[in-house]
Amino acid sequence: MSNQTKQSVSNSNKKDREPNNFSFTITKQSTDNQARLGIIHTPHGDIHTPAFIPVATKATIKSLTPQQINDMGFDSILSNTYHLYLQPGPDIIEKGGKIQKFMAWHKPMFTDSGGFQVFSLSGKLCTISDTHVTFRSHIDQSTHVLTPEKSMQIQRQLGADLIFAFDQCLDINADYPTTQASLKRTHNWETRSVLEFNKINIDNSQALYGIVQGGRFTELREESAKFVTTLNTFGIGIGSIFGDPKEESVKLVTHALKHLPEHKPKHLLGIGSVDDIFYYVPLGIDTFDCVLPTRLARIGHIFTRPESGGNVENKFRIKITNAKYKEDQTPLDPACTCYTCTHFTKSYIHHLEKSKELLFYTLATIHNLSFFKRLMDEIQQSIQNDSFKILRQKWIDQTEEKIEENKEHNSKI
RNA sequence: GCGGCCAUCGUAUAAUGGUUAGUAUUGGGGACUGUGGAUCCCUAGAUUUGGGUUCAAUUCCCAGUGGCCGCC
Repeated sequence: MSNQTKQSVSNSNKKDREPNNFSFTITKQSTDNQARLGIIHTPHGDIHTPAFIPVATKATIKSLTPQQINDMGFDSILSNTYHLYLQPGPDIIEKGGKIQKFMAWHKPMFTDSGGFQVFSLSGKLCTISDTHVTFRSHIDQSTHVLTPEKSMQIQRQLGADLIFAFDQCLDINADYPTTQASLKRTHNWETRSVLEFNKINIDNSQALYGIVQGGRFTELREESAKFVTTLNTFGIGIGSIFGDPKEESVKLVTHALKHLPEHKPKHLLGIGSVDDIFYYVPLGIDTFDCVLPTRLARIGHIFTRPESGGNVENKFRIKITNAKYKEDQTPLDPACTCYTCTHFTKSYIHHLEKSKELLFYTLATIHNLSFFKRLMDEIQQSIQNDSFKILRQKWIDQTEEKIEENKEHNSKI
């Protein structure tokens, strides 16, 4: 496959209907695993992969300005169809010049289709049929109907560059019959998504990702991967993967990727943690979106690098609210070069959190996102230098060995 | 000075002549993966002091101390 580098999607299959405005170039393919460097070209600029895509659910990275996100070096962010549909409504955003102009973020953007929110609301505010989803707004209890066509139309109005087909996210623990039925429905929804998308994307201003589902069953993941491939979407997402159990999740993603075309950009929805990224990049995942760094920042979880004590066991993070940091005069992470770490102490940020000062959310979010950006930069660098295994060793394997050593040590005591 | 009312975890409040004094918040920890500044879990923490009645008092009685209100 390494001889297929530099190949772009638009040249790979004449039947593909991807807009000319979009292409994916693989600039470097690792030889000892499936990790690759790539560039997703969009009308709003390029996304260098593997990339972490911060989540801006309601057209904002909570507590940050777009300028701050840009300064950290992020190429792209992801917003959400369901939330923006309910508030402020797609008409408002369309009239505001579409989402990038509306929120003053002028680089590439993704929008999620709303499928995950259906999953989140399932059973409470939402009922699912084969043709549509009926749900009640969590904001004002008003009733709404969402269909694949509607999701495409809303995402069209929002105007993000890269959009997702409408799918059904499923509990990873669902049994086989449930998963099979859900998968059939998702595939139907995705077919309808593609038909509608091709109809309304007349100016090729957007590109579509299909989504592989299939729950925890490898044969269904395979079936889904093969089906989604036939949809000829620009990119492909893998959904309903959760952080744990890790081994099973990795197995499912591996299995899905095995049956997907290598030259398309692959997005792993909703993942991940630090170790997740080290698991999935070498399998060939190009982009990740995850709320962890931003959400955890707001409740005081601060990511820390290996040289500052971060490891698999402590999930690469400290909790700044812990009393032991009350008078700690050192930065959140001494090895970090972000704005927060070069200007403030743990003691100060501990104080900001305890007193619920707004600046706390900003500083913690800047640090956590900077942490993930630098992590992805180092991963890209390592792929370029054929040193990914060494980097992974530093972050993951080494600490796993240390955990084993500690276990042995403790058992001897 | 006189009279009345009050006193329970750090704070705000329940309850009771009897076995483990409840709740909220705060404190100390933990969880969070297509968002959740939310929420959830664990944990710590109190009957103002001295007498009396009683088998048994945080509860009833008396006094002290402290607080609030009213009157002079």
